Parts: sequence; structure tokens; C-alpha cells
Amino acid sequence: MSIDSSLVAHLPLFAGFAPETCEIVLREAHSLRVAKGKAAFEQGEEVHAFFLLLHGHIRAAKMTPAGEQVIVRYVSSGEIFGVAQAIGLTHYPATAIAVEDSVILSWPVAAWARLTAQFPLLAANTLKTVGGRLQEAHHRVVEMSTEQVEQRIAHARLRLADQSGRKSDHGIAIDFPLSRQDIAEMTGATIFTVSRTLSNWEQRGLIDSGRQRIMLREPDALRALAEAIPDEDKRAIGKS
Amino acid sequence: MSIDSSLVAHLPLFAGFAPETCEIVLREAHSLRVAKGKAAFEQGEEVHAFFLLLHGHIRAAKMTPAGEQVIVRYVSSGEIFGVAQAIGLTHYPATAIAVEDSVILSWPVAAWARLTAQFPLLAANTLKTVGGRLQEAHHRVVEMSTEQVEQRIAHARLRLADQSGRKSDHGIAIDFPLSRQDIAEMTGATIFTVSRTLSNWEQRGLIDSGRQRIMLREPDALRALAEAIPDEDKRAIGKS
DNA sequence: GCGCCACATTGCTGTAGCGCAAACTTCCGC
DNA sequence: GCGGAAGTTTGCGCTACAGCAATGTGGCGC
Repeated sequence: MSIDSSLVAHLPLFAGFAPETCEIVLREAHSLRVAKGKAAFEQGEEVHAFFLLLHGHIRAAKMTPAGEQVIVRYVSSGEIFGVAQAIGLTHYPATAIAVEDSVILSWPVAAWARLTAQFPLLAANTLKTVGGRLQEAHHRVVEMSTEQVEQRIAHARLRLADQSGRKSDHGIAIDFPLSRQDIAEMTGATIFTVSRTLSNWEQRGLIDSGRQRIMLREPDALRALAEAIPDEDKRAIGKS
Repeated sequence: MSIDSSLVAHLPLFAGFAPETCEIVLREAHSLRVAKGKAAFEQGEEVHAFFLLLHGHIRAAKMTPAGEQVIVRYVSSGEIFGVAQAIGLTHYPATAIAVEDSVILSWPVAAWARLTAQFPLLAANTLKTVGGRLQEAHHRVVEMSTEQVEQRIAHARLRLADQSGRKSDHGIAIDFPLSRQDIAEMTGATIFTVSRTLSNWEQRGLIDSGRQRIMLREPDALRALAEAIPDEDKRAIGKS
């Protein structure tokens, strides 16, 4: 049940930690497997633990009152998640589902207060992580406010490439299955529009897609599409 | 130049602090006035300080490459802002403009590391605040993904009522000027749609609006509108 | 290897909300 | 009290995208 600190000491959560202190923190955790499709915790459930993803991928999604899902983010290995109580919540604000078989470390809630008192760095590092996610979220708000669906899909796919991309000679794949529906829930579009957009990209040779799979063939072209300012030409003409 | 700790000791930032320790933290700050329309800091500027808003209201907005503004949030008195460096940034991610004459406390960047080392509670409290904002931002992403413009405007206005509402016998006002343009930038709509929506509400007696001013006459009715699930009737029919 | 199910595609229709232009209103400085 | 600037309203045309239905397709269990 003991975890080798060398596996996790380099993670942001333990930045600045000596191996021995890292060890102490790890002693309080226990690891568990979460099978693909299973939840680590559910939205609304009382907070009982916080987590570190050792291996696999987790999708954090919020359910609206109307019953629609919105994917808040994908968690990659090495990241903490479910830190609800560190930010003062008593119930999880979202559901965390493993999108592939995953291995996680789990600390009981009680450990948080004790560990952060003992190791203030833990709180500081968590603050950095949460702050980074706040940036992400704000960026996404900006995207949703100002960009069209095609650009948002491009951004979403590129972000996944950066975060969980696996390069091959055919392009950049994502190492977990990702459906059209998933992209729709990430971008605030419908599955239909997503499908049409991807079909179009495929025709133009930007991607090579299939069931729950999008191979990125021309990352630069997609990036150009994502950053393009609509009516840029018109502006240029206006200026000249 | 010294600030009375009794004024700020009750704020979330100082939760759990003894008056004397609060005092120590305050000694490092200096207060300054920011006139209406002036910026406390600008997006992209190098981080030089972090802030606490003592009095007034601040608008944090991001500018897109295309030149559109998106209002990230309004900061009310008692809140910290510009904590970029606590979350590991070297440049401010947004611009902070005073929407009315404001008074702020400012700590030089160097103070952060020293103070949090000395008072770990400071980091813990900041983590709570940043975490709360992460929740807000995620909620907003959900809204933008699933709700129509009218609902988003309703939510935005209600949030401002909760945050900075001033009750009178005629309804709930906001104690700083708020234009149609501002609401558009908060909700990802155009000024035209906002104007039309407000006109409609006014006709229905929900609000009483004017130039940079929206008096909320029927908060409950607006709340109902904000929470309404579209096609709820259809669903009900389907179920019966 | 067959059949089923989940996932994906595509055509068609409808509409919320954008974009622009023109007119109107409120406020403020002089 | 006048003039102008900033903010707001409103009409009209247009389009991006949603919503729905029908059809296609890849993969897995048996």
C-alpha cells in the first residue's frame, strides 16, 4: 500500500518538498483503481477525500438542472482533483468520471487541515494549481463570449493535444477515447455542429477522424484557424 | 499611512487572524485612491503588487486579440484582487478599472512570499477566495454553454444584486453605474440584444431602467425567469 | 461471422441573436 | 440654456447554429 515517493516527488503538488517530507504526506494516502466509466465522486456528494491522479484520465463534468452535461475539464495524470474542501466546499461541485482505467491516490478530508498546517508549501502549491485553473476557466469564458463554434472546437482540440497528445507519424492523437458528444459538451455546441465541423476539416485534410478518435494531421493549420480573427481582411482593407 | 486593523480584520483574507498579526500584515501595505475610470493595473503589465479593495468597485476585464472586451468579474469592497503572483503569474491576466472612485490597499510583490511564510493562514484564505472564484467561473461556463441570452442577462443582474445591490422602496439598485455595454460584455451578448431584452422586461414591469441604471422591481419574477427550464411545459406534457 | 448498439453523418427547417444604420435621450461642461 | 458626446433604442436583413429525423458505420459480444 505504500507509494514510492520518487514517482510523485516531481509533481507540482510537491514542488519544493524534500523526499522525506513528501514521504510523510504519501503515508496518509491510499491508492485505488477506478475503472473506465466509473466515478471517483459525484456532484453533490459530501466531500470525503481529495485526490491525485497517478495514471489515466478523468473527466470533470457538471450537470445542469435541465439535465445537460457540461465538461469542466479533463484531468491528466499528475494533477490533483476533487480539492473541494481546500476551497471551502462541503460537497463536490462536479462529477469525476474515469475516461479510461485510472489509478488515483486519495487522502481523507481530515488530512488536509493537518497536512497543510504541517507543510504550508502544500497549500501554496495547491493555490498555484487552483489559480491556473481559474485562468483556464476565464480564458474559456472569453472564448465562449467572443468566438464562433468552429474556433472553440479548434481550441478545445488543441488544448487536448497539448495536455494529452500523443505524437505519431500520422499526427497527434489523444490517448483516451473522445466522442463528438464530448467535444460538444466542452464547447457548448451540439453534436451535429461538431460532426459537421469535423467532416469539413477532414475534407480539407486538417484531421483524420473516426469513432471517438480525432487524429490531428495539420496542427499548425488548425492553430491558425483557432487564432484567426474573423473579418481580418475587411479590417485590413479598412485600414489601408 | 497606517490602516486601522479593525476595518479589515473581519474580512475573509484575515479570517482566523489575531488583531496583532493582522496589524503586522497591514504595516506592509499602503493605501491609494483610484479615480473612477482609472486602472489599478493593466493586462499584460508586469506584476508589481497585489491588492485589497477597501471601498468602491473594480471591474476586471480581459481584452481579446480581436479587440473585444470581456468582463471577468466585478470586485466589491473587502475582496482581494490582482493576486496574480500568488498563483504563479508574472504578468496581470486582466485589466482592473475602477467603476467608481475607489480606495485600495496595495502590497508590493515581495511581501507575498514573506507574509505567507510567516502567516500560512494568508495562503489558506487566499486559496479559499481563488477557489470560490473558480467555482464562479465554472458556473459561468455552464451558463454560457446551456442558457439563452435572456437567462444569462437575468443571472448576471441577479448576481450583481446579491453582490452590490442596494435596496430601496422601488426595488434593488446597483451602487455603481452599469451600461448596456457592460452587461453585454458580461454575458457574451451584443448591446442590441441586451437593450431589447431590458426594454421587454421594463414593459412587463420587472425592472425600471435608465441610462447606466437598472432598478430591479420584481426580483422573484426575474429569478424565476433565470431558473426557468426552456420547454419545461413540453417535458411535463411528455411525462403525463 | 452475425447482429446489435452506440456513435456518427447529413439534409432540411426554423430561429435566436448578430450587425448595421438611423434616430432618440440623457447628461455634462461651458 | 445650448451643444455635443455618450449612451440607448429600434427596425430590418441575415446567418450561424440548433433541433429533428433518417440513414450510415465501426466495433464488440456471442
